[in-house]
Amino acid sequence: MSAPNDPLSRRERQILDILYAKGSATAAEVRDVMDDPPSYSAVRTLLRILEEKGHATHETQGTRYVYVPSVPRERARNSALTRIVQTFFEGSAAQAAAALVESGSLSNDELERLSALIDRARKEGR
Amino acid sequence: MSAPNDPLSRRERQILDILYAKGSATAAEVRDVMDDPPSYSAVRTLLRILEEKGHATHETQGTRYVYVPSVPRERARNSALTRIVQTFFEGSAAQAAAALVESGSLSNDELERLSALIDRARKEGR
DNA sequence: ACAGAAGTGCTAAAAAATCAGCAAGTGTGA
DNA sequence: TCACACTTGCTGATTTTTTAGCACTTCTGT
Repeated sequence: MSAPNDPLSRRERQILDILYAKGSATAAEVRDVMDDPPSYSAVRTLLRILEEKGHATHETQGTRYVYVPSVPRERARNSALTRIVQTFFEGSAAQAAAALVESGSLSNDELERLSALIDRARKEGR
Repeated sequence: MSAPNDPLSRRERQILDILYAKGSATAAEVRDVMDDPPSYSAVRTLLRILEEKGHATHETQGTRYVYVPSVPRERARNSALTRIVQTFFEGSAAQAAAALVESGSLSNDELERLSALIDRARKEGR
């Protein structure tokens, strides 16, 4: 029932990521999304392990288990970002943001909104 | 000698990340940075495996091996970002950038520069 | 009520990852 | 030259991960 940063195995991470991406899912749903899925049993086992380790919980919905990450999305997301910033951007969040902007995948609309956000941040950070 | 997105084991990933963070390193250097390091031998073995799998190369410097990631930093960085964007930001790079900006870790200077970058992107993306 | 579809719990075997140790080579300073 | 420090090559054992299968329960529709 601990929680956070114990190292996950390959499959564990893969499945937990799917859980985060979908918000919540049953074993079958998780399996459907996997690239090279193992048996249904295997997926269930992994989910159970994730639960034991405190990374997920299940709510029962009728008879089936719907799994959901137990660490709030935002927190998980932030630590994922932090990790990337550390390993690839020398600890500079600014560089990371720049890379995203320069990826060219932002629409003009999004760029505009981001700009506004920055202005606000500048005022606050004064 | 393949290369990219085969799944890495826990240790493999940890070590490769260190390699990316430091740019290049010997086995001993890698080990020094590890939180809960295994034996020197173990680290060397992992580095050798990473090399077999095509994720790293070594240059010999005198008698010692200096390991360096074989996939260019920028490419690795981008796919890492893509992954995060997919799993935590519903595929929206804009949201990810926003999260970084709102993390509050950017200096005013950096915010300003980022803003300029956005302006440029907006013009190009016309 | 019954058959079948779909779910879970549990377990053990197979595969992969992880680790440590020893032999041997090479440079370095006394 | 010799001993020492530091390296790599290699190999086998241990531990963890990963997987599948079987037995049992629960729901569903006929």
